[in-house]
Amino acid sequence: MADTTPSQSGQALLFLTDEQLRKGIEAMYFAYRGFTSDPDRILATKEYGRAHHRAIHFIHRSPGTTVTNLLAILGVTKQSLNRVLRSLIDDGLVESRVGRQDKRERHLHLTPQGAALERELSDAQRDRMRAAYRAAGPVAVAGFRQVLEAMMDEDMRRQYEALKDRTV
Amino acid sequence: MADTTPSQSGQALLFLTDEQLRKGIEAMYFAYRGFTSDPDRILATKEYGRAHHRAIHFIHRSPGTTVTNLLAILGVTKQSLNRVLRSLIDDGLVESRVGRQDKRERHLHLTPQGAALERELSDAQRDRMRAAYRAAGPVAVAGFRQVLEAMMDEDMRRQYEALKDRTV
DNA sequence: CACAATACGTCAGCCTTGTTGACACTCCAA
DNA sequence: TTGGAGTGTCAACAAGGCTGACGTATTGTG
Repeated sequence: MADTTPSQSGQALLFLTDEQLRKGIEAMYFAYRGFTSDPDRILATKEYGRAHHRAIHFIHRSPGTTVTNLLAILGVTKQSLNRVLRSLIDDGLVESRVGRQDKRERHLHLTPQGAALERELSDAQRDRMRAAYRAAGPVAVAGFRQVLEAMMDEDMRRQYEALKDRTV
Repeated sequence: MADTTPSQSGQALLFLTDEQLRKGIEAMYFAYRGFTSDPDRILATKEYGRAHHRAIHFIHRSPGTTVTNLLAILGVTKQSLNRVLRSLIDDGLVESRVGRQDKRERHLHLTPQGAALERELSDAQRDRMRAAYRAAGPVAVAGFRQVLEAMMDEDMRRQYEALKDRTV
């Protein structure tokens, strides 16, 4: 890892000025609001919130995942997740199947209705993402992903990487 | 704006596949958690939350801004902001000065204590940002910013742009 | 001047989503 | 058989969003 020794702090490191970093921080803040706004709008018309979206997303992403697994990915408490999961199961969007090898585990799957909502939400989010990607171009997208991955915590990056290349 | 006509959908548009978009969405989710984790940790030791951080950040950013102005930037209700602002003022981190031209307006400023907390928080956030920027390099950073800006809502982009080039 | 509009503060009540603590149940493995 | 892991659930609480309503300066306008 290079240090900012005086000899290096010329044109090459201009992108590391406090001003540039602050712009990046604000860009991150405003962009994240855009990022969540479309699903939020859809969810507001239904009985659900962002927490439901996250659960649905990762169950779709890794069908058959266990509750503990989901807990680790989402980084919330069991009780918090349980409330969300409870409503999704009661409403018939998520199915909880007792594990075959280990009957203590519950394997989570989306029902057809759950899959439908997942599609509606992710379509909206992907549309915005696609527009942004298209506007910025492939080189920018590669940079975007690089910076985001460098910004994650170690353990988050591990979970992200684990999900990243799965064939779904 | 290019369409995805069959003739174009070769190698050139591979970065627009659903799989790529989904990775981008997850990267955004995990990265945002990293992005907020350092300030959150600091705030947890004090009496404050993320909402206080946002207020402090933008007051620092635009000293003398009015309440209505801050309301527009943060996109929350008056009541919600007031609760946060109240505690910051009571604790002596923010000063609210009656407007000179228009005495209905309150101009918000950080006190020395408020500025100290702002520095503590933004130092932590900038450190992570700097590390990510340094790891990814200037080209990636440019792409990162491009994609984020393309992902904002129109009105958010306007506010972001308005802030972007101010001399602070 | 009278009155509407603006900027702000505040009370009351509601929701979502996070937290901790405690407890029970099932089941696996040593 | 017994400890511990995986799970579900109850209760209580807090932060931080929201709406609706109302009060009070102050300002601009007819």
